[in-house]
Amino acid sequence: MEVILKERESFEESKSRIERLSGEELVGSDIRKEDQLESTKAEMGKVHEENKRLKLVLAGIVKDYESLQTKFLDIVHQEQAKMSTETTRPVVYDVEEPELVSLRLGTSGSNLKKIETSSIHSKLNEDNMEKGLVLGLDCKYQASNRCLNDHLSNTSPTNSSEDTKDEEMGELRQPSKMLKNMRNGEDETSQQTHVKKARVSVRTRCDTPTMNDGCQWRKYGQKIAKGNPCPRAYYRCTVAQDCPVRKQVQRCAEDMSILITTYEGTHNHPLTISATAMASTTSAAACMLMAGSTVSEQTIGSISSATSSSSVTAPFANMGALGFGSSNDLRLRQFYLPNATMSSNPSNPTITLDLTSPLPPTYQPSQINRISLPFNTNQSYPSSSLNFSSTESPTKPTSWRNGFLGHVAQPYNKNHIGSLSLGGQSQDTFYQSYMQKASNSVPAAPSQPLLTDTIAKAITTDPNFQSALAAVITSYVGAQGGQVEEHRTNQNLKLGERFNLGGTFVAAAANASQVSLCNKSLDKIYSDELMKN
DNA sequence: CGTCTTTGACCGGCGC
DNA sequence: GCGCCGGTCAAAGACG
Repeated sequence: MEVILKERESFEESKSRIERLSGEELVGSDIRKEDQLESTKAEMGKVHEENKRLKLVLAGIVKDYESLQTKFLDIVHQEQAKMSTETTRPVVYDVEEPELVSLRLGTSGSNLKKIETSSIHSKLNEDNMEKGLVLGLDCKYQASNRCLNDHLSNTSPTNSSEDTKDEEMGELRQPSKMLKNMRNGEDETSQQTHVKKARVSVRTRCDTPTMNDGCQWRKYGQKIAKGNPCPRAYYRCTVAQDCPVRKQVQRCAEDMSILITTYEGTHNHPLTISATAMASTTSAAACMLMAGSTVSEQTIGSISSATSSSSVTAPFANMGALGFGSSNDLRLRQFYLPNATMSSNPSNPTITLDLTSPLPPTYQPSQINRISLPFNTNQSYPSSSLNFSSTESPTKPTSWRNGFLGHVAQPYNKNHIGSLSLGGQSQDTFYQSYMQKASNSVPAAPSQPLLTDTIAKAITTDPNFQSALAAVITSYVGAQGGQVEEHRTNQNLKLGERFNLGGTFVAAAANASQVSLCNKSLDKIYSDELMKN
C-alpha cells in the first residue's frame, strides 16, 4: 500500500508539474522547457509502467487469496463432514445446523466463488446504477435458483417444473414432510430446509401497522404470541404468485413504537427500486448470518458458554476470513448493518438488525450474552435516517437511524436539515425519478434544485456518510486494489460507478452538482483510506 | 364482483 | 400421550 501511495504521489507530482508547465508564461529558454517536459514525460512513463506492474502483482495477490479461500473452505467442509459422522461432538460445535444453512444461501465455497467472480466482472463492466441494482439482486436470484436446482436434482425426473414449484411451496407449508426427507439422509433437502428457516429480523421505529418495504404483502394470519400482548401478523409476498417470501410483523412489547419485522425466504421475482433496499439488506444480513455462523462456531462456542439459545453478535472481524465476509464480495460489503445481532439457535438462525437506537441495546429480553459489534463505533452523530414508510405515514417518518441500507437513498430526516418534504411525491416516484436521471447521465434539472442540493450537502458532509463511504472504499481497496485508483483518477467517472462505489447516499445526490460534491467527499475519504492502509 | 382482511380451526413440533 | 405454542389455512366478512 505504501508503494501505491508513493506511486500516486509521484504521479500527482508529475501531473501538477505538467499543469504548471503548461500554465507558465513563455519565459526563459525553450530548450530548458523541452528538457523539463521530456524528463517529466519519461517520469510519467515510468510511473505508468510501475503502475501496470503493481496491478499485475495485485492481481496475483488476489488470485492467491482466492485460491487460499477456496482451500480454507474445503478444509471447513471436510471438518463439517467429519463432525457429522462422529457421534460425539465437542461442545464448541453446538451450532452445527446454521453451518448447513450457510451452504445454501450462496455462501459455499465453489458457488460463492463463482458468484463473487461474476460479481467482480460485472462490476468492472457496469456503466450505470441499474446494473448495480441487478447486482444487488443477483445474489438472491442465484441463491434461489440454486435452491430450485438442488431441489430439482432431488425430485423425480418425471416431475415437471411446475410440479417442482408446487412441491417447493408445499415444502414450505409442510415442514414435517421436509423433516422426513431430512431424516432420510438427503443432505441437499435438509440444507434447503434450513435455508428456509433463516430469518432476518428488523427492528424499526414505525407508527404505521407495517413498514413499507416496497413489496406487496397479503396478510394471511394473525396470532397472539406468548410473551407479547401485541398480535403477530403474518404476511406473504404477493408480487409474484409463487413467491416464497413471508414476513411477520409484531410490535415490541416494551416499546410499542418499535416494529419488529421478520423476513423469511428469497424473492423469486424482480423487485421495485424501493423494495430492493430492504430485500438486499435482509438478503445481505441473511448471508452475513450464514457466513457468521459458519466461521464463528468456535467463537460462538467459546464466547457463549451458556446455552445454545443465547445470542451473539455478528463476528464481522472474523467474516473477513472467509465466506461472505470476504473482501471479494463487493455486494455484501456495500451494506452497512447497524446493531446486528445473530441468534445461534440452530433450528432458527435469525439475525436482528436493530435500527431503533444509536447504540446497541444493553438488554433485550430474549437475548443474552450480547457482544458489541466492531461496526458500532460512530454513532454519536445526528442520525441519518432511511425511511421506508413515508408513503404510509408521510407525517411521521420512520427513523432508520444510522442505517445505510442497501441501494436506496433517502433524504435526511427533518431533524437534521430542517423541514424536508418530497412534496407529496411517493418514494418510488422519487427514486425512479433520480435513478432515471442518473442512468441517463444527464445533469438533472430537478423540480427542487435547492432541496436536492441541500440533501446532497447534508448527506456528503455527514460523518456517517463519510464513514459508510470509507467502509465501502476500504473494502474496495482491499478487494480490488488498483481499481479504486482507476476510479478515482477518472475525472469523468460515471454516476453509476459512483453509485456502486459509494452505495446509497451518492445516489441520493443525483445531479451534476451533487455528484461533484460526492466526488470531493469521496476523494477526501479515499486519500484518508490510502493513508490508513 | 374481485380483492383483501379477519379470525377461528387445524396441524405439527416440542417439552414435560 | 397431552398440552402448549407457532404457523398456516380457509371461510366469512369488509371494502372499494
